[in-house]
Amino acid sequence: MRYDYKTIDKKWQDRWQNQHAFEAVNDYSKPKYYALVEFPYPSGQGLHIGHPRPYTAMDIIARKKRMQGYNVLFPIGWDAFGLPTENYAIKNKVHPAEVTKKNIKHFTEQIKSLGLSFDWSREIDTTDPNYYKWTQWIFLQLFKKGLAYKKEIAVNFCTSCKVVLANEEVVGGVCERCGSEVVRKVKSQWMLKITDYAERLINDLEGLDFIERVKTQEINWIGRSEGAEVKFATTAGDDIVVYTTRPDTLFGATYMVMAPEHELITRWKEKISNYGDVESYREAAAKKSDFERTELVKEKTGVRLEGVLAINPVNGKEIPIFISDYVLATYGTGAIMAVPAHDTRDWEFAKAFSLPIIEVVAGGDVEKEAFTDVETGVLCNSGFLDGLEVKEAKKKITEWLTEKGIGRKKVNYKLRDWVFSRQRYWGEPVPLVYCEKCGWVPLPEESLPLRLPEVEHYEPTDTGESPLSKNTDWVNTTCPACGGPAKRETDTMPNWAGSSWYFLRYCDPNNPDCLASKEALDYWMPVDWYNGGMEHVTLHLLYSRFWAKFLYDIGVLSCKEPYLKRTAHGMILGENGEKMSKSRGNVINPETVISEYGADGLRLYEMFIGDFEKSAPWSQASIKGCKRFIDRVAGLTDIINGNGVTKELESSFHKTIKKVTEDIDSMKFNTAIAAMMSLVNEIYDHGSLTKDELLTLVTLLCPFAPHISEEINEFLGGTTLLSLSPWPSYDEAKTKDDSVEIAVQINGKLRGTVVVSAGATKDEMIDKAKTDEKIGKLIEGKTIIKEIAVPVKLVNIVIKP
RNA sequence: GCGGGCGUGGUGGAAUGGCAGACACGCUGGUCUUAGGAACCAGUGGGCAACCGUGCAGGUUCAAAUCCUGUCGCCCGCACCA
Repeated sequence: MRYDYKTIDKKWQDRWQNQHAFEAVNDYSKPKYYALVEFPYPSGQGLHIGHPRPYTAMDIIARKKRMQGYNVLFPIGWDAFGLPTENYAIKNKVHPAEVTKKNIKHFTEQIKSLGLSFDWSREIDTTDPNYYKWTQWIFLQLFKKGLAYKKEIAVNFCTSCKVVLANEEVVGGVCERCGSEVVRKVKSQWMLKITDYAERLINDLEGLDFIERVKTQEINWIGRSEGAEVKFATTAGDDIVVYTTRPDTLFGATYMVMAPEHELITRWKEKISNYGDVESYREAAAKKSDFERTELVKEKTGVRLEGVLAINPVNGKEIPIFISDYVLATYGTGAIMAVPAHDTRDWEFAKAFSLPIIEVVAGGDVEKEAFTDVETGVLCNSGFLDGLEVKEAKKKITEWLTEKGIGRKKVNYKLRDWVFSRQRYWGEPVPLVYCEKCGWVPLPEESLPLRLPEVEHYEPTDTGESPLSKNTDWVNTTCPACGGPAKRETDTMPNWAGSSWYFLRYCDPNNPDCLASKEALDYWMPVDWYNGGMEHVTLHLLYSRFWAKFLYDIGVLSCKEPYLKRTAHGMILGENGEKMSKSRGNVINPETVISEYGADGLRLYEMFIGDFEKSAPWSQASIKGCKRFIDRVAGLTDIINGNGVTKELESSFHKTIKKVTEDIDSMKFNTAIAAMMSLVNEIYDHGSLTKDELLTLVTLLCPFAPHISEEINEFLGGTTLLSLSPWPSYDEAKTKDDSVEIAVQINGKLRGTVVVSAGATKDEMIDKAKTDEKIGKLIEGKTIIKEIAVPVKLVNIVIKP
């Protein structure tokens, strides 16, 4: 039989679809398995060659689980709100909904051509009002529980996208998406209190089967630290509250620094004699983009507040106060006590401004550099703390502060609340109105969805106002509470909103009454295995865990964590080892690859290319090997000889079944394929195989290369879908050989091999090794110091040199 | 600076204490062919050899690509987080 993929691919894809082969059933008595891939953003560029890698991987897992008898949910949908679509729409004067429709159509065709076993009957689209109705509903619940609030804050504003960005969307001081400059802008924004969940988002990671680098990255991003909050009195009357992880160094605090944005500064306007200088420094800092702020890390700048002094609570000393942009308004309390002797940044600032440096932890040379070691130092110049180790001193001073009412233990996080407003058109409208009398009022739940209005123009504005604000007919409405005039919120939600709960909708995608029925959620959730990109760890993964926890708290979900297992795939790079991009000219188009090698060829190659978790360069040459392998499998139909099993191949079959079964579970797809290649090579060496053996082989191959496997199954007389046939089992006893070749080492160096029976004892192995002619000669007359035998592996004879 | 990871033939990669280089690409030679960028067969880490080989230098062990210490190089993430 020849492998004619051009007809075979289409034939089986149609059959799977017509027979509804991969649709999950709502039979809640069956054991379930929920396999999930990150749903794509349907961009205008179409499918990237990187997409099939995680899709095929999870497809293999889903297909195998299905063959093992599970009721498998393996869904797909579209994360379709977002900027690129909107920008394209603006440029080409088409409605974003039209663009989205077109892109989804193209993506659907491309994804279907890969033969993935998605359940298309549960397809979802975040821009569908029947879907975003529930995104809005969740937002309303957050609002009602006080977890969504509006606040005037300095936000990250992308000068090119003309939109506010979340912290997670600012990478290296520039916009994650377009690479343009990000500036600070004070705007009134909807915020979600993800910080309320910081502790749980860290703690609940324990016990989850997430790969370690995902856990570490989430933990680092949340950035928990323990320390103390301390009140410093000032000569201006108001106290300055600081957060420090080193309360033990309090005696060494020789000055204080506040962030330029700190609110006390304006309050002290009359008391600060050099207010002009202070004001101009603040203005300069506000103008700086994040990029500029981080660029100038080396040099410390600042202005002293003349006329106001702070008082160090431990010794009553008056110390100066500065403002400097090395102190962030958004972390801790926006003010610090500076201990130049034991903090590198404070040390640099103190040197630049000739401030005193007082050593309070002995162990370093604080004239040369800050001594920051917390393990070895011993307290000095610190009154009642003298002689204590850092750890003890921290405890004692915190107790002391608490007693005196000037401080307390405090846990802090780097994680900030989630900026949830975007000044763009193509997103979910916020279901709230503003009433002069009642304030922010939620729309009644039964009025949802609040649909995006049809508008003439959806260009973003330079002022940072949402395009929706120009649509006065839509904006002006009545207050649901008092019936008076009210205005709608004109900002929309970020594109992360729809993706924060989509995996729940798959459980019950058409339910008009709730986001998904309790029964469906209780049955399908949590997701058993979720694979996605590392780039989403501090964005989508964190956000969706937060929403899931919230939905757990309000009784919608019964599980505390949405995903039991999380893995991450590596990128597919260009042939030159660089990231694929149009500008580098190294882009590979999946459609071209499929037309040249077939869907199975592409699938196999993407799985064979290397370690699934690592990036790997594409190779136009190497894919041929996978195509060749499929041809050789198809060619096996020409050497079929009888039924049953052949003694010579039996053990190899059992070994291969075992290997493939185990390798799929641990995502070692490359070695699973290698094992099947080896088996095929062995069959050709043997010269023939039986019909049953070929059936076993294609059953194993089915999750990887389903089209050719189905075709061969039919050729062998199969009348039902191989994709729904039982997964092959193996006999552990038959994976073991009767006799094995073991290595014989002398002093750890390989000196020969001998064949022993598989059940040989250590003594038998050693005896056998010694009677080998070559080994015998080498040890003749030598003193044997030690003999080591490792069953079915090797014998090592240690002799005196 | 902090955190995570990596370093193995000409190439992608196997092997996670026990015969380094599975499997595949490429290459060399051959068969068949009008032809080969098709298919098939044989060979393919280096060295004439003894031997030598997993970035480099040490160490632990009967035994190290694998564990430990140091060092060099590369990739990714975070980055003035007090």
